[in-house]
Amino acid sequence: MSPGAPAASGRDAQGGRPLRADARRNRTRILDAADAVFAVKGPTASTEEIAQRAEVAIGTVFRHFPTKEALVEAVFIGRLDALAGQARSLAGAADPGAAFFAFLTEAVRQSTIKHTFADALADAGVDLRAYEGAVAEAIRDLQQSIGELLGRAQQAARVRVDIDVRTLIALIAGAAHAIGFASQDPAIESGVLSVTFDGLRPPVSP
Amino acid sequence: MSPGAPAASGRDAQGGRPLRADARRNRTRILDAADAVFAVKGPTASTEEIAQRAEVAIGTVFRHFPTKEALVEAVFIGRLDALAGQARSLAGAADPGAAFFAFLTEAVRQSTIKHTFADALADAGVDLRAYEGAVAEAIRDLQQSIGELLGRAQQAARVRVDIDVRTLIALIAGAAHAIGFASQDPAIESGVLSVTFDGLRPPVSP
DNA sequence: AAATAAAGTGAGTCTCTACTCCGGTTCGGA
DNA sequence: TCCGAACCGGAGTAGAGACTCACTTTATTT
Repeated sequence: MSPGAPAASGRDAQGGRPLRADARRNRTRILDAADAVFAVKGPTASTEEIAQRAEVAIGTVFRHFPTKEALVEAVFIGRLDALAGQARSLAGAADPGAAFFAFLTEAVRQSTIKHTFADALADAGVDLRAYEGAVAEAIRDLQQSIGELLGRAQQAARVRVDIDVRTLIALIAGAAHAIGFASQDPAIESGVLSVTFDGLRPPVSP
Repeated sequence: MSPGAPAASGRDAQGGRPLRADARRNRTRILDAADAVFAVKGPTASTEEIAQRAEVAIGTVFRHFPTKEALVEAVFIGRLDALAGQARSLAGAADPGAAFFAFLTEAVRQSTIKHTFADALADAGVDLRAYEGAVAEAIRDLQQSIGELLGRAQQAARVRVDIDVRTLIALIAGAAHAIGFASQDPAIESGVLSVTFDGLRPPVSP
């Protein structure tokens, strides 16, 4: 299971009774398969392909996720959660500046590999009102955990103070997107990261 | 006709005899419609919708562009050309630094509105070998004209010297993409631009 | 082990969209 | 004005993908 893969909850979306063992297993397989396939082909990949990769019949996919949109959403939430977890694990680091830039590097690199995720991430920076329920909660959580990293780095004077979380998320998404197309070219990757990082540093006082 | 809209050539793709008057007119209408529709809905918008907007039957669309891909490509080239033209018109400016950043602002802003274009642009920064014929030529042309702007700004010590055209194009595409999602939020837009611009400036010598 | 409810299966339906085809229309030159 | 070539129209074809459902299989309970 890849690092960013979403975890199966063990209960269905309605929070009803516990799932049967085979159902829980299949739900995980589907989520993992979807995560992998979406990462490469984007959310337009067919449900059939995901079912095949999960070694499950297509009916099973639709039993767990009533629409394709629901499946995409579930994968989306899984990735947001994973990223928020990473941010949180760096929140207590001794050097706020280093923690901040380490997180950025990792976030961009992961989003680069997971093609779709850059788009998903970009959404997270924006209008929260467009979402509701679980997605909105995941976004709020991510914004909060990244906000903490950012705030600490700003207090330590390692990051300019005139940007907020949403701008930062937009920047991450943008850099990931830019690099995504340039895969196989480390020069472009390091160039984009370098420019973005330098732009985030506080201006040198005259 | 919007600024970035592709121009109709007046001749068909093969460069054969001149088109009949009605054919030339319809070709222009189709390209304009496609440009407008793709800008909003991306290249997955249906050919039918484009035909309707152009007030033309769908058969006419396929007479001019044998596949949908060919239509997308034509619009793509039109936008690359428009952008290259803008770069060229700024190439002789007195202040290379101002010209450079003015171009960036305009390029990002346009790509922001034209949703698809950010992706197209990103492609332009990358592997040229993936394209052939007219597209490759348009890409080369754009790289060349942007390269000139960049080179002059670097010589004037207004832009750091350790980035090349392809990295720059990736940055433009990334910024446009980031901002695209955050439309309606000028704070994010100016923040992203500010960070990117500052990151592009040469480091202050110690 | 039998009963029962839950889950899995996959062929089939429905919708959407790229693309075709040929009869009717329009253009432009003689 | 007249004719042939070029062009246009839009119903129709083919294929892909989301989603359904009647039936079979499996997990869990008693």
